[in-house]
Parts: sequence; C-alpha cells; structure tokens
Amino acid sequence: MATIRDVAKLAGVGIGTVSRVISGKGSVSKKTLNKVSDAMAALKFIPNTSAQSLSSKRYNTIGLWGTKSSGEMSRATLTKIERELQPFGVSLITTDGERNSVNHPNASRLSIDNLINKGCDGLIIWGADMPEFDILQLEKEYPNIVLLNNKVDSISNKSFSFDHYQAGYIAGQYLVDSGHSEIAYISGWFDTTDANERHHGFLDALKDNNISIHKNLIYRGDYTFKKGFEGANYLFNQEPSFTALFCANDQSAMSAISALSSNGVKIPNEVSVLGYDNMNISSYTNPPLTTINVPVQKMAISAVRKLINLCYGAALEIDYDFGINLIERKSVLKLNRD
Amino acid sequence: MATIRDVAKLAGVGIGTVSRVISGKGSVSKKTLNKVSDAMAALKFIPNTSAQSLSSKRYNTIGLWGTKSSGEMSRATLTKIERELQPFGVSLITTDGERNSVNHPNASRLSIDNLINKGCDGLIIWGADMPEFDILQLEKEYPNIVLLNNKVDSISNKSFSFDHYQAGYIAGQYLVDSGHSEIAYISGWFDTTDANERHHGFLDALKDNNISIHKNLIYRGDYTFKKGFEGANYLFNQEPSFTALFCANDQSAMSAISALSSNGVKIPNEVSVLGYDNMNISSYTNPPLTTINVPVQKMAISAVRKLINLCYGAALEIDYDFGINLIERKSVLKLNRD
DNA sequence: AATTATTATGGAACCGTTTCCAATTATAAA
DNA sequence: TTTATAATTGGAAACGGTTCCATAATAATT
Repeated sequence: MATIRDVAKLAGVGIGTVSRVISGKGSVSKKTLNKVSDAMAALKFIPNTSAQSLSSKRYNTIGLWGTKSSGEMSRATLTKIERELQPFGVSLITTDGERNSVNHPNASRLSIDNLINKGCDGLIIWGADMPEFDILQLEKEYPNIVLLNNKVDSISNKSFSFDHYQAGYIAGQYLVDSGHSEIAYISGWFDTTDANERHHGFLDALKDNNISIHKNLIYRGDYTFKKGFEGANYLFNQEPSFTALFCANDQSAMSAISALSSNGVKIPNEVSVLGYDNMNISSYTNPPLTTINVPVQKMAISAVRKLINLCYGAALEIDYDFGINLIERKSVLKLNRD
Repeated sequence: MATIRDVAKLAGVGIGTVSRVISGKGSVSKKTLNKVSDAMAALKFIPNTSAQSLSSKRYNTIGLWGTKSSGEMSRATLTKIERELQPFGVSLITTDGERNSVNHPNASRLSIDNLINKGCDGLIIWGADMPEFDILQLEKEYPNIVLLNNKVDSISNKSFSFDHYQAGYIAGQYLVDSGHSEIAYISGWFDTTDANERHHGFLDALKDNNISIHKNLIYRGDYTFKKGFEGANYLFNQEPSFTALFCANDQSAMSAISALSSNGVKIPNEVSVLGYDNMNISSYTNPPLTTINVPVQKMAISAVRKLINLCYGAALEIDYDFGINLIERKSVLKLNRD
C-alpha cells in the first residue's frame, strides 16, 4: 500500500501538499495539483482511514443504537439512512443494543459506550428503550446524538418523534366515528413511552366518547405476528362480542385478520380491524388494512440529517413535524353510513 | 481521554507493559497487572481504536456488501450476524452496494473497494449480484471474503449457498405429486443465479412430469408484495384456469393469496398457492402458507463464522450443507387425496 | 554459589495521516 | 524597482497505540 510519502516523493512535493490535495483544504496550485493527482493514480493511493481518524479525530462513521424491540428497524429504513450518509462519505455501524434490566442496570449505557468507543462521530438512538435520565446524561457527555422515535423535551431539537398519543387518539376516535362501540384491543408491550402514549391516546378517545372496553376484550400482545394471531383467536372466543378490533401495530393486525378470517369471521362486515404503522405489506392484505401511517423513514432521514449537521456542520433541510395520517383502506366498516 | 502513557505513568510502569495488559498477550506479573488495572480504571482508560488499527492492521470490523435486491437481507438476519460477531469484539459495517450496469460497469467492485477502504478485516458478499469473474478477481486480491447465498465452485469453502435448483425442483414436484397439472407461476427477476436456478428447477420438475405451463399463466414479478398482488389479479383473468400457483417468494405468495381471496377464490380449495422462503409471517396468512424453507439465518451464521476464522483464526463450527425443506401448511390442496 | 533458563519489563521506533508554522514564491501596489 | 500582501509549499511534531529488542529480575539446575 502506497503512503502519502510515496506519493510525495513520486510527485516531487512535500507530504503537506499531498495532504492538502487529499482533503481539498488549503491552497494548492493547479500545476502541483495535477502532479500529485497523477502520482496518486499511478500508485493507486488510498488514504488510510485509521491514520486519518487518529490524527484528525474524525471517524466518518456514525453509530445506530437500538434494541430488537425497535421492531420497525427494517432493512428498508437502514438503507434510507445509508443513502443519506453516503454523499458525505460516512458509514454506518449498527448494533443490537441492550436494554437495562435488574441484572444489568447499566446495560444500555454500556452497549452505547461500546459503540462510541468503536469510533463514531455521532449516534442515532432509535426507540424509547432508554430511561430519559440516562439519555440526558449521555447527551451531556456526548452531544452528538439524535433521538429517533423518542422525544426528550429538553433536547427537542435532537428528537425526531411522532405524536403517538394523538395518533392513538385518532385511531380510537375513528372507530367511534365509524359507529363502533363494542371494541376489542390487542395491545403491545408497555415498556416504552411511545407504546404508552399510543395506548392512552386510544383509551382516552374511547373514554371521551363514553365508551369502555370490556376487560375480556383486551389482549396483551407483543407486536409479533404470533401474538396477533393468538390474540385474535382468544378474543374470538370471548364474551361479549365486538364489532371492531384495534391492534397496536400492523403485524399483529395482519395476523389477527388471518385468525379471524379462518374462523369464518367476515372482515370488515362482521369485525372491523384497525392497524398502526402502515407497513409495506398493509395494502396487500385481504381486505387491505386501514391503519395509522407512522412515517418512520421520513423521521429517520431528518434524524440523520440533524446528526450530520451536528457532526460535520453541513446545513441540511430538517423536518421536525411529522403529520398524523389515518390511511383508510378496506378493513374498517362504517356502521353508520346508511 | 487518557492514553496509554498516562496509564503507564500513574501505574509506574512502562508503556509496553500497559499494552501487554490491554491485549492480554505477553507476560505480566500479577502485581504489575493489578497496578495497571487500577490505573486504567482510575483514568477510565479506553484504548483508541484508530491507533490500534493503525499500528496492528487489525480493524475489528467486517463489512457486509449486498444490494437491495438481496431482499432477504432482513433486520433479523443482520441481528444474527451481529450477535455472532459480538463475542469477538468485531462490529459490522453495512452498505447498500451497487450492481454493475451499462453506465457503471465497475459499480460493484467500486462500492466494495469503498467498503474495504473503510477498514475491514473481511467481507460478506451477500447475494449473487456480482459476476463470478469479478468475485474471483476480488478473492485473489482480498482473500478474506465469504459468499452468502451464492456459490462459486473454485472457492466453495467460502460459499454458503442453498441448492435453489433442487429446491425449485422439489417445489414443482410437490405440486405435481399433489395432483396439480394446471399450474400458474409468478416469477421473480432473473438477474441472479439463484433466481435462475430456482426457476429452472421448478420448470424441469414440471417438464419431467410432462407438464407445461401455459404461457398465459406465467407472470413476471419482482418479489414484491405489489407484483404478487398484481400478478395474481392478472392470472385470475387469464385463460386457461389453473388449480395451483407457484410464487418465487413468500412476499408475492402472500399478496397473491390476498388478491385471489378478494376475487372470491377459495384457497386452497379452488387454487393452491406455494411459496418460497418461509418468512416469519408465512405461518400467519390465511390459510397458512405452504412453502420452501430457505435457512438464510443459518447460512448467514456459518458464513460469518468462516469469515471470523479467515480473519482472526478462531476455529468455529461451520456448516456447509443446508437441507431443503418443504414446509407443509394449508395453502396447497392435495387433489389426489381421496 | 555459580550457571542457565525463564519470566518481566521499559521504551525506541513505527504505523500513516493531519496540523501548524516558518519559509518560499507569486502577485499587487506604490 | 521596491515593498507589501497573498498564495503556495515543505516538513517537524503529534495523534495513541503495537512491536520488538535489550535488559533486569526470578526461578531452576548443577
């Protein structure tokens, strides 16, 4: 491997000049530039990133921290992030982060520190898996972070989140407006703030309309296909019956539809199903799923841009406001249409 | 940030000794070890990875190269890979690789070189997006590579692939054995070898049973939900009719089921649907999807292990043989049962 | 006790960049 | 032509580790 000194020697210039050519900073005369470029090409010179990072403290890498339960962390979104980074020559290191637990009260922070120590200029913290206190502490020590699908008020300019309370509320209101009052619910875990917000938004909407969910009609799911399927089967066998089912995410909504259908339930005629997320697949279920659109990819893009801004100073268009949208397809019946 | 020299000074030892403590190589007396450990803890010393890499030529990073069309590159598989790497302190850089095209005949190699230059000890090449010739050339210059879901004979010990021809054949034979002879087919792209193998395996099975697919009943899909949906609608309106439909992957199979169902077609009673991949979701469609299991995650794990072995010498259990398995669920009807 | 083999240790040299400053050269102004 | 100003250039020093070798301390052997 050719080094900067080899290039300098071949081009008959000093190493500083070569460095200037590489970085494009500082002034270099046209003639010298050509000489150096030619030498670099001849030697197939490629700067050594470790040496660059060591001396410049810039790593051209950002880290993505999130736990499995940040299930929306789909490959498609990762690809979007990579694309956003590429023009800056920055690459992405992903980790499967740990959550705090009784046995490991510092697991999150430790796995984040590990990531930082790998040499990252900045960090995307995806999901609301970390206690707010820890996030604030982290941000103090390490300001180049950005929050995706989570909001901490005092660093709202680094938070890219979605109003899950409001979205949950809209979901509930929509079912009510469609004339439903016998409503079932497959929830998710409640270990993250967004989950809680959605949950309460949904419940508050019902409450504000003087509707309550019968306790038999609440099933505690976990966002998986499996639990959606099992949950729907469970609910199907409960009393009282219901005309609408809200699922905390599209995955469980999809498998709930399958489960109900295979029990002979007509959707939406006998039971309406409302999802949450708007995954790729949700247009292609039978019937197509009515759901709340959560614009993860848009949020991700703005989050990365903010991070690029923090780390490298580039000024990019950044969006903080991600509208809530209920996508009406065919899985919810309007009882009061006629 | 504390450096190795700070630690050395505080512990009252030489820098070489500290280095030995960090790496655990070379001999250090118990007493010295304690002194150094204490000093490291006191200073919250963390070795600088750039400096380590610069001087040792070891990067503790591996790269994953694959294009979007390697659609199975799901987050779940990435997580498996990360888990495999974690015990070795190795992290993963992913890229959204480019394929060669007329305008960019070297796009693949360039995007790979970019990845290498980031500082990787080795590379996983995921998918069969690269011409064999280029792969061989790459392997010559850069032996620390491993092929996932692709096979090149002369480097079969670095290839972790699945016999897609045989699997396609089994799929076709299964439909025939189930008594179907009027068969429709939603294909994928044919731009990768695995796609071609599956395609020919499937067709050969039919041919060997003297069955041919009517040209109206072949729809060129692209593995997406969208095309599966459109394809099924298209086929539904074609003559002749068919009793079975093979889809090149589960995604298109799922949306094909939805499309057919919403046209009132009973599955599997009127049309059987056979998928390929065995995705997570495939157990939760209605009816549950009969499909070919492609053990991507197992393959990925073995591939990573081989790579770890190549890069760092660790001896790990590595599997090269990934059995073909048809998972019988409920989407294919056996016409000849009675 | 003297000799030999083994284990521990310190630190210079090096890895390949960037950064900074002093020195040189070119350009503009007087 | 001389002087002031700006553009260009070279290279030492620094970044923070690893490696290697000479040397010192210990243990084992005779």
